[in-house]
Amino acid sequence: MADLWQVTLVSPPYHTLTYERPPHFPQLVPGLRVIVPLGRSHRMGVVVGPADKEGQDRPEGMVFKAMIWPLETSPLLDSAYLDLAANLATRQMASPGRILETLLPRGLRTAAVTFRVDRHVADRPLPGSIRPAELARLTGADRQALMELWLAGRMRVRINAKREEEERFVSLVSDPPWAVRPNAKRQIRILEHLLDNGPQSLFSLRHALGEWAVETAAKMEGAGLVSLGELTADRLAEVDAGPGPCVGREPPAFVLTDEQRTALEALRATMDGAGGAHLVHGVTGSGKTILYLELVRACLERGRSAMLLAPEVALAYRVHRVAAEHFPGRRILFYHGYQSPLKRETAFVDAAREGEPFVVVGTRSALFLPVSDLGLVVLDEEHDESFKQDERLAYHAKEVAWFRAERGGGLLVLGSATPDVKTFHAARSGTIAMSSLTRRVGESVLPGVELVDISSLAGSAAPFAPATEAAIRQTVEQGRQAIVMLNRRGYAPLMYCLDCGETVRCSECEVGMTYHKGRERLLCHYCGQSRSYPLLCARCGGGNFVPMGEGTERIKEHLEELLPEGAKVLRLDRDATRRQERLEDILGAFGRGEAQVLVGTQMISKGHHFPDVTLVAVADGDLGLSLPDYRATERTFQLLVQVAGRAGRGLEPGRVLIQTRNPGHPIWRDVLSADYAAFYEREIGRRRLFGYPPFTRLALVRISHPADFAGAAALDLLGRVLAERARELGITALGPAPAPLAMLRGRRRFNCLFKGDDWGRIRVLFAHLVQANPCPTKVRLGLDLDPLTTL
DNA sequence: AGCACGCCGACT
DNA sequence: GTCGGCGTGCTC
Repeated sequence: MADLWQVTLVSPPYHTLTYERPPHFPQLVPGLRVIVPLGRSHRMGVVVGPADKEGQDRPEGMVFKAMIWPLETSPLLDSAYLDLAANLATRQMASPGRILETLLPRGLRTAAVTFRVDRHVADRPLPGSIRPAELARLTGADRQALMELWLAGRMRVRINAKREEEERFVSLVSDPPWAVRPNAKRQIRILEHLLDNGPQSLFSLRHALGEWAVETAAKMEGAGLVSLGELTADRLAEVDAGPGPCVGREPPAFVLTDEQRTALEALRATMDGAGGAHLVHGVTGSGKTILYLELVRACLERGRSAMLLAPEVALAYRVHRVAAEHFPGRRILFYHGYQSPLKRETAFVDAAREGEPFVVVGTRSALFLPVSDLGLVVLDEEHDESFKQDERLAYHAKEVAWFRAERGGGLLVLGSATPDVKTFHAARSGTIAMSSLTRRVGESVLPGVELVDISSLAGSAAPFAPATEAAIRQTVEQGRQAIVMLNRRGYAPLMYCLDCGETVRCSECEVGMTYHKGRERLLCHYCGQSRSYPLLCARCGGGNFVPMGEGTERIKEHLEELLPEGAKVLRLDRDATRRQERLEDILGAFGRGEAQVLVGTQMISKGHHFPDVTLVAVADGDLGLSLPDYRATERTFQLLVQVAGRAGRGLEPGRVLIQTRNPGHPIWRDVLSADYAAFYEREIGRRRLFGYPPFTRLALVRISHPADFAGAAALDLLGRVLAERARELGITALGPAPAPLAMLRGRRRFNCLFKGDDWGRIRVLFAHLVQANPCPTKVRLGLDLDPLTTL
């Protein structure tokens, strides 16, 4: 009787297919990765379970192919992990294979491997390295002997040389301008691509730019333009190898405040009970980190692993440092999505193979590490939008963390000074527990916040009111530091032609292009397209452009003129931190007092601790308030309270100035008093009134087609199908209507908004739309559940 | 993802 | 007449 198993293919066609376990194979367990034949080639697949012999809708007498070889001696993934993948697959309406493909690091999902046999043991005439095709041909005693070597750990898996070469990580060596000949088109394309998309593997570079990229990148390494990551000489995917230790020093002494102790008791109680979610609402500087760490300690003492997640790499990095000090000698795994494939692979395997309870510190992608017994997940700054991933696999870290914690009876801690309104509503209505930290630790107090009316500034070139300028100058003269936030990068958001009044627009998106002075380019902030500057006006051919409006680059320039001789200004935004190590450099330099003022976008609002900062100035407090989005007020409130929290964290009290053209707006009362509860009451009332989350489930369907495609008929049809099906399903559906950003990357865009009671019906409605699409090659449909923005 | 089939343009 | 371009289709 054939022993049949279901195997999920982790590359196209992603199907879950039935294969036979050949007699020489070891016993199978779900989660084991195996090589299987498919057509005339081979695939990596994950064994998901035995195929039940009856119930198969297969033609009578169907013959199943046999598996070729296992890729590990004990499974890398456990059944809980397969459940997680299955759950994500249902939510995404995708196959589990496709989900697993995005969760596994590249080296762990390829069938292009070579098996290396330990020759010292192989007394039979076996070759030293064997490819899957040769394994498939082996029979009888040879096959049996080889399987014994495999099971004894005398046969290793190695990724094929060509693939391995492409795993090397390419990163920029220096900021622009670069020393290349202007007509070295390919080199410039690689440099620009790395600048826009960050360090990446040669593999990704080849995919994005073409076959030539590998060769050119290698040449550029020789010229010192890029660096290629280390490639271990004999890099075996030693899937069964154990991890190395991470040793810290003596833990620092600390004393918990009464509030912290009370919160810790409550959290420990949840941990000892059935688990569940718990909101920690603590004002900025109230010592949430130490609370998390003590909670991690409690979790480890109970013999389970813990995860600490921050919204971005720089914050996770800081948490990692503090955690390493707190737990000397304890294994702490640091993980984020911007690591090289090799590092990700190693971390993934380490997490699966770790025997002791351990700690993971990282960003949202760390949630997909195969940690087997997860007792605690902490999402710090839980309101942060970075916890939602929109590209590739769309998910919200909060939902995934909740799924993992719930399945394993673990504790999910959501921490923030300005919680997501939905989270706070859940806490208020008793769905989840809540602890509050209302006071800062130590001597520091919350800063005083003031508004500065700049409505009279309209039309003038000055970005600051006299009061703001004076405050910044005074702070610097007193030897203190100031932070200036403007949530707009670049030099100026518009370039205006003095001769004809035209502004430079992106050809693909029909929006204004932002001038970046340092790069001598105009960039489209929506599609990333760039043009070199100076240029000639497309309409009149003139070359007299004047920059309109401010970005961080221009604010920095302005401040350098304003401040006394010798004062230094640093800039922190996505442009200044394109090269990975730059972010830490800038934060470090400012922390050491090497500059007096730090100018930046919202990046500077996130959790950084600078004791000498006594002034925070917000150049444009209104920015973001007018976005066409039900969360605009919430986002603005959170951002302003968070950035205000950067002031006065040392002994000196802090002061916060917010410039606004609209001092009468109701949001200011709550921001000035940093009164989250008051803000929440107003906001939740508004959402109840207009039927927004958390009182309804909101989804956005994005429809787009190429600008040169006549899509009116298709949209009309989709609109009719939508109206009809929505009525049947009890969903309120609006649209399709032109999106606020009506054109992006050369595509016309339309939005439909769904409001319903459960996600299931919303997915069904979307499925109907997809089915009704009359031209799937031209008209694209995308579903965004609980969208962050409707642009 | 691979690998084959199939149908058009430029070569020994 | 064949070689080879890559569009399309299938894989237990």
